[in-house]
Amino acid sequence: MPALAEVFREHGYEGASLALISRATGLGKGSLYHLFPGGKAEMAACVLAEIDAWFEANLYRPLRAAERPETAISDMFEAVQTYFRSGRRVCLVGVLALGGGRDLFAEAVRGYFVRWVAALDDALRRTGHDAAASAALAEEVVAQIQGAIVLARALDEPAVFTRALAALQSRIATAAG
Amino acid sequence: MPALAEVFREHGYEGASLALISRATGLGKGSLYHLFPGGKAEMAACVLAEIDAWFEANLYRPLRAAERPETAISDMFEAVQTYFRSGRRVCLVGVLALGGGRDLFAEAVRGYFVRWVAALDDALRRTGHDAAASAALAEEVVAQIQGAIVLARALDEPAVFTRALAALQSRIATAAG
DNA sequence: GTCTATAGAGTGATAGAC
DNA sequence: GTCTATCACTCTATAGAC
Repeated sequence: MPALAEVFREHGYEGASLALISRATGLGKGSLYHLFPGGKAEMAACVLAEIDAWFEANLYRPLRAAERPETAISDMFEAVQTYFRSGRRVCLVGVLALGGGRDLFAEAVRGYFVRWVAALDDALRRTGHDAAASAALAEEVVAQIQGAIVLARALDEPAVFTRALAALQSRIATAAG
Repeated sequence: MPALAEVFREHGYEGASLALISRATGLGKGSLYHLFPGGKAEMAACVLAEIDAWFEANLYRPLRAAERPETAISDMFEAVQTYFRSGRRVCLVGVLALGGGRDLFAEAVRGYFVRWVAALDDALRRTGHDAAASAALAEEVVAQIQGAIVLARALDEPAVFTRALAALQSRIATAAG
C-alpha cells in the first residue's frame, strides 16, 4: 500500500500504469482487481483516503486539539519536513489538484486542503492572531508548502524546501501577538 | 500552438494524447508529425520554449532592466495574475516539475525557475533589499505563486490566488528599505 | 516536377478491465 | 491470461504553390 502510493506520487494518475503498479507492489493484475474491484480509480481513492487519514491524525487533529498551539504548529513543520522528505517527495494531493484525474478526486482534494487550512487557522488563532490575520496566514502557509515542493523539485534543491519551512516558522513567530 | 499548450496544461504530459492534441488543434496526425518530427516530446519542448520566451520577454527582462524596479515588480504581479487567469490556468512548468515527463524536461523546467528567481532577486535588490534578504524573498515569492495555483485549483477558488498575490505585494512593499 | 502541408488508414505495443 | 480500446507513431496519398 505504501508502494502503491509512491507509484501515484512518482508518475501521477495517468502515468501510473497497471504494469508499474503491479511491479511496485509485487501483485499480479488479478490480485489488484480482487483488492480494488473499481480498478485504478479505486486504488487512487484508497491512497488518497490513507493520506487524508494520516494528515488528520498527525497534523490536523493536533493543531485543533493541542493545549499549546505553538508547539503543535512547530510539530506540524517538523512532520511536513519529514513527510515530504525535504521536498524530494511530492504531494500527491497537489499533483491531483493540478491535473491528471482532477475531476475524479476533486472532492477529496478539496477536503484535504480545506481541513489543513482550517486546522492551522484554528491553532494560529489560539496563539493570539485575530481572525482575519490567522485565516490569511494559514492559507499562505499551506500554499507556500505546496509551492516549495514544486520549486525544490524543479531546481533539484531540497534546501529550497527546508528554507521555505524555516522562513514560514519565523514569520509565524514574529507575527504572533 | 496556443491550443497545443492548453492541452498539455490541462492534461499533463502523459495525459495529453495525440487524439486530444489532434482534436484541440484541428490538425491531423500527418500535420502534427510534419511540424514536429520528434513527436509528442518535441511538441511539449516547443510549448515550453514558447512559454519560456514569453516569460523572458514579459517578466524577466523587465525585472532586470527596468529603471524603476518597483514598477517592474508591480507589473510582474499584474502579468502573473492575467497569465494564470487568477489561478484557473495551471503553470505547465510547475506541472512538469511535479511529475509527468520530468526527466525529459528537467533542464527547461530548472531554467525557467532559476531565471525567474534571479530576475526577481535582481529587481528586489535594486529596490534597496540587501543581497541575502532579496534572494530569500525572491524564492519565497515564486514558490508562493506556484503554491497559490495549486491551492486555488484544489479549492476551486480563484480568490485564493488573487489574495496570495496581493499579500506578496504588500510584504514586498513593507519589507522594502 | 518539386516542395510543403495536410489527412487518415494502418503499425505493433500496451493500456485498463475482466 | 484474455479481451478491446487506445497509445505513439509510420506510411502513403493528396492537395495546392511555384
